[in-house]
Amino acid sequence: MGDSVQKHILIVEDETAIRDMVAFALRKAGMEAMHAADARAAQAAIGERIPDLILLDWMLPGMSGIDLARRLRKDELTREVPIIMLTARGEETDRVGGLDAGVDDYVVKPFSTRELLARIRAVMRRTHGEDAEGVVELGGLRIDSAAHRVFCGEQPVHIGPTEYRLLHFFMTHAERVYTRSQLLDHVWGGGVYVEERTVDVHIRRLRKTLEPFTRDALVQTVRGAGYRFSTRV
Amino acid sequence: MGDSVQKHILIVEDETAIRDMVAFALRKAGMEAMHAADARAAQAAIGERIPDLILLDWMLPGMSGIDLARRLRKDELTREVPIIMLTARGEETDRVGGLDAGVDDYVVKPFSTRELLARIRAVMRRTHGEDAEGVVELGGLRIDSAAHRVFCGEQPVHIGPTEYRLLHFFMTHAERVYTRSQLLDHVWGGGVYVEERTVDVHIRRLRKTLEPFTRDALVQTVRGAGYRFSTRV
DNA sequence: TCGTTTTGTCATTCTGCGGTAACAAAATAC
DNA sequence: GTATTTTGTTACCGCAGAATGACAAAACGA
Repeated sequence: MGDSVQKHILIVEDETAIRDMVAFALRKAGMEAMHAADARAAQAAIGERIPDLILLDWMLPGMSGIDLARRLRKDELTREVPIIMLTARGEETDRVGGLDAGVDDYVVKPFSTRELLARIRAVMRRTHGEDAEGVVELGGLRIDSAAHRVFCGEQPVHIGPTEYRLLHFFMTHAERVYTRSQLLDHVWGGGVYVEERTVDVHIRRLRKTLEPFTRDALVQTVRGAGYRFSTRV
Repeated sequence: MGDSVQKHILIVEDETAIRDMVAFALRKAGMEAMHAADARAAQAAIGERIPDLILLDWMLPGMSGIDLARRLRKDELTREVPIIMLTARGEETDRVGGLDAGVDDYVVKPFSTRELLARIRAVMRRTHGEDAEGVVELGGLRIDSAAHRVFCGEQPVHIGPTEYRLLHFFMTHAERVYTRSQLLDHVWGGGVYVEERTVDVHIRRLRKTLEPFTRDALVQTVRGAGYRFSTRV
């Protein structure tokens, strides 16, 4: 990961005190902090430059944080940007709702800047994005988003559009379980209504694609939870 | 979190009024409160018994709170003890300084007991249980709730859903006996009617799972009481 | 336009897991 | 010592959830 690059973080929060505190902590940790007080301002800021990560308040004046998250997931340009939700009073229902909307993590108020930074780093590490050329390499597979191609070693892997997106998501979000619902949000894009079982089918197709290269074991089933991409058996 | 374990909290504060108020609130919340008026008394109290959490006033007669925090961080015995700073009129510079000294959180005076308790619980949840990344490590086992996986060293442990939940509960509630009924409540979820004997079977299955890694001794039977997860034989 | 590829859904099969009963073994009481 | 309670272990069944294959509609390309 390009760690020497200044990470660009967008804070969407209406409470000035929290916003300032977080911005200060981020800058001190060597990150670049932008801020927006509501969803509209956030969208404007994102339009100018796509941040590396978004800190999103649950409750916002006007469009709620969760709605903004959904909208960002729909847009091709912002689908991959990791989102951390800032929520007051962590209720399970909220939690699930947030994760279903494709949120990567959430932090419950009141939080310390230490905890927030730890979560940011964790999410960044997990979602190790592509390098400058848009190439991700993992588990013996290489995915080249510029060329829109997948390789196993030197051999090109023939893969369909949806399987490609699915694999791309997995490879940039490895070592973590995702529910079918989450996968639909991330890979298909929020707001699309598709049966959950459809994910099974595409998982099957992805495995079939990777089978000739003996890489199908990378896509793992977690019974009762969802699917996971892991280099470890 | 319904922990019936009495948490031991040390309050280091020279103002009697605040000290009493906090102590009262803590006891009311089911925690055990000790107090010290200055750094010297604090160190004496810690020497007698290491608390689960320390509430530390910023301004103290003699050695300042921040210095005491630094000293506690240096000592092997007290390094892991979470500290919450009590600071008057939060100036940014002070805040950051406190966080830098390894303080886990801070509360600005005047504060409500409600806020203080919320912060204490948040810090405890993070310290006692999972860290920010959702990883618990104990007895040579590592459980990663994000990946929904268990490791013994570098080797992944193949484990079923219920055994996973059971182990997760045990590892976040170690060194304490739980009756079968309690385990059913916590692991299976309240309101489910299941035979108590079922717990036995799953304990057996968990032990079997851990056997190849010689970690089955961690799950201990307490005859007439229930089961316990302990790193000590 | 026609053929090919892709995609979503359904029906079916299959598998792993959870729960329970039944018996063996151990601990405790008498 | 025996009787009784408590726990360990195994075997079995039912079922929910997952895998799989087939199919039709839609998208795409030539």
